[in-house]
Amino acid sequence: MSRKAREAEIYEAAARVFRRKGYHAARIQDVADELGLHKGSLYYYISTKEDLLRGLVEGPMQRMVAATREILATRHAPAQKLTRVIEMHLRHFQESKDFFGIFLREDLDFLDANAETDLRGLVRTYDALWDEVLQEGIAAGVFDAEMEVPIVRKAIIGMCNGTYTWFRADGPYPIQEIARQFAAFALDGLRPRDAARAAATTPSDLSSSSTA
Amino acid sequence: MSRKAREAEIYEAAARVFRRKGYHAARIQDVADELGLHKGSLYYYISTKEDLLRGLVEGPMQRMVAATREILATRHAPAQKLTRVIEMHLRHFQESKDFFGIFLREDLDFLDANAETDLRGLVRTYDALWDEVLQEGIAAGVFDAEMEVPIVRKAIIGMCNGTYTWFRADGPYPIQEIARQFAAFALDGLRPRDAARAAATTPSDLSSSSTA
Amino acid sequence: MSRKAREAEIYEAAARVFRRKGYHAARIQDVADELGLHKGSLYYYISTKEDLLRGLVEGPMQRMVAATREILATRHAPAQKLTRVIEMHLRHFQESKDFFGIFLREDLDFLDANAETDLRGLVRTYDALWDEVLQEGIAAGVFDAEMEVPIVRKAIIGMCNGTYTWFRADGPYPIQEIARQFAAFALDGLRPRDAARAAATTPSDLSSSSTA
Amino acid sequence: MSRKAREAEIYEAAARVFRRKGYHAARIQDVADELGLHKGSLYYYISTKEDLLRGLVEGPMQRMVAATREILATRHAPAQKLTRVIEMHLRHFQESKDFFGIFLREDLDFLDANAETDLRGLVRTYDALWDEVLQEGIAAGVFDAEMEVPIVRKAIIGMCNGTYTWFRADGPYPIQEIARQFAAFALDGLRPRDAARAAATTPSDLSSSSTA
DNA sequence: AATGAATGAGCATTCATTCAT
DNA sequence: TATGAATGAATGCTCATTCAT
Repeated sequence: MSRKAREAEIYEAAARVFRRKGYHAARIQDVADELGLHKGSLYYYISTKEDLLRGLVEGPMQRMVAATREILATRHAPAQKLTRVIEMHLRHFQESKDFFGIFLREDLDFLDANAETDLRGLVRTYDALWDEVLQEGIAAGVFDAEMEVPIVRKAIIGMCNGTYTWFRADGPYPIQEIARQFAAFALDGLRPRDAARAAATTPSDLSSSSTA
Repeated sequence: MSRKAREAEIYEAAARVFRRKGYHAARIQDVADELGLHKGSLYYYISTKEDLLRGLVEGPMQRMVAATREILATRHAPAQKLTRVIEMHLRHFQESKDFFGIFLREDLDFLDANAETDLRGLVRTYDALWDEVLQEGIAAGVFDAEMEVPIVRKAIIGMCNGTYTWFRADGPYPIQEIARQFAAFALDGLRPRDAARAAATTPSDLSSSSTA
Repeated sequence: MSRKAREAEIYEAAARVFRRKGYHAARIQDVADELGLHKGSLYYYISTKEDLLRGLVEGPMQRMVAATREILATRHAPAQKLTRVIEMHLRHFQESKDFFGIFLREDLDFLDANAETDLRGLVRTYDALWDEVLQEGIAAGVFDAEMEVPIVRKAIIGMCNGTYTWFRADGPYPIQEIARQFAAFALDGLRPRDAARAAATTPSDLSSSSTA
Repeated sequence: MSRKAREAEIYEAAARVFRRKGYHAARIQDVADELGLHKGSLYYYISTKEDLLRGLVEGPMQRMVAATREILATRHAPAQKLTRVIEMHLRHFQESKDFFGIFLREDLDFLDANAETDLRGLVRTYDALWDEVLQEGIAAGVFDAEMEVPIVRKAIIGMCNGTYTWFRADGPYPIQEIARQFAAFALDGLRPRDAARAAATTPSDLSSSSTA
């Protein structure tokens, strides 16, 4: 097996193991076992356990940012862009499930400390791109101008990330279906309040009573 | 200081430390430091690090289940029950932020393995109670009968759990306000499709086109 | 046993072990064995193997420099100063035999790299002090003005350091005797060449006063 | 390249590396790097790291012993023999600087343990030859009969070995000049005390009284 | 002859846990 | 109750050595 291929294998195995057990709970031995290698042999390919994690982190996050940029660059309507961004998020999540599983459960900030990684920066960039999508909708008058963009963004992303816990590729719903439901769900919530909600009094009643 | 009080102190300190660093990354020494105690002294109150974690886990989850049961037992309308359950979830989340922080990032299943804990069971119970709320809404004809209850439940809870990442008690929005937004958001999405959505064609258009 | 005392014990044991086997060849286990401790226990007192070495290095070298400074500050004649410096060197060598044994065989420069240690600087200072002694003799016209100070200094010190290989405290000659022989040896070689050694009254005067 | 030549290259590279880093601190990888070879390839020529060291040790020491034997076999006067032996020692030292650098800093006794090497024996032989030179001088009445032969021998050799630390082939003094200075230095110290020092009574008094 | 992948024993270090005081 | 010294198992990592190609 070529060095390249072996290296890829190792990173994939590590991703699985780190996701299952968590980075700190996982042992290098576990990664070696996953591959049927001796743990010492891993160090022919990697330098440290931390670098192994770092190597896992870079790709997926950057690809996601890039994909979001592409969607933003299109001429689609805001609602459609949001739908696509949600879909894109879910898709990347599924495609790099191992990585995002690690990303969500670990505090990866320590990776930025010693090296050239800038995970935190990437996350900030990603958030800013989402905010652009939402702002475009507000500017176009199709999203509620009153909404708090960061909160809404976090709410939607949080909802998407939640799929990590329950979505199974072999389950009854394809990822597109989930994306469609989420998008509809979100878009409903984002409709300008003065317009569409004129008739629908119930929701406001409910929420007001919820503090009672 | 009484044994009881000291014990409580230790568990609180452990909760903070485990949340900050993660259970596996945290050391008993860190917990001792948090308290200004020597690490050996902790063992006068706890038996193992794992039990320390276990002790943290039981209370919050059980209280949450109990609170949900109470809400279910009321005679409120389904939409209102949902609102209250969301609010309750968010409130417990904030009140036991340390615990839920641990709960979300760690794989706590290993706790069930060796002892009388039944975290997994508690979680199943909690999920079932949420499902009841949603079912009541469907039965009453106010929630979309077509919805997949487990998916919707997970989506809403995922959205709530997402607050962990961004909600700050000293931020611009009180927890009630977040809860109200989330509830409105969710209720909008749950309206029976044939009724309330009759006019709203846009969402469906969007989601259908999103696959193109 | 007090922490202080235990710590001292550990450093002494390490000195012995490092001298016997060399720093790199010695294992932390060896140091632990020397003390009847478990190797993990050492880390209750030390931080790393390298720091253990560093701790060994500082004291003796500094004491030697200080002692040389004291001798230089006296009003003794140059020859007598040289005699005393040789004696001092030999005495410190014997008293910190373990340390100097390590010092001579290892390349300790790596210690300066990461930390506040400045072994190389200390050595330079020590050399400079010796050179002062020799220069005073030249200035006073009692040491050969033609000599190359650094070479002579290195030759004498080399000779002294050579005692490491063969001198035994329980051997037939006390350290003072060796020192006296070395001093006489050196002083003979340092007599001004032009003064044509013929009469050579000075040496006897000098060496006799050296015991005063 | 012939096997022989490659082998020689490897031993030379190892000598350089071992001298620079010390045998234990040096890695087989370092030796490979020095040659631009892969470390696995070395094992086509050597059997173990220890044997590599062993191979370095044998030649120089044996040549030195042989050279000393030749000088002893001449009819030169004792003082001249001593001068030549010093010169020879310094010259071999310089010519096999790598080896002697290793020899001086490492405890090479472990090499004798497992194999046919007899380094310790060679050293003993070499010392004995030096002692013969000194004894001849005493017998001829030109060296101080009172001297302790082993001590003097060790002192002179120690002085010579000290050159390792400071002598540079490209420095201001050729090896011969150093040798000449050392020889004069030593011969001065070896003059019979009763004869040449007739006038200088004090030194002898001192050294004699020092044993009292 | 040389490569480079793999091995496996060994080492420094960490850390939960125990226990005498 | 609390301390702090000690334990010992575990872990990340290194490195001499082997071997198929």
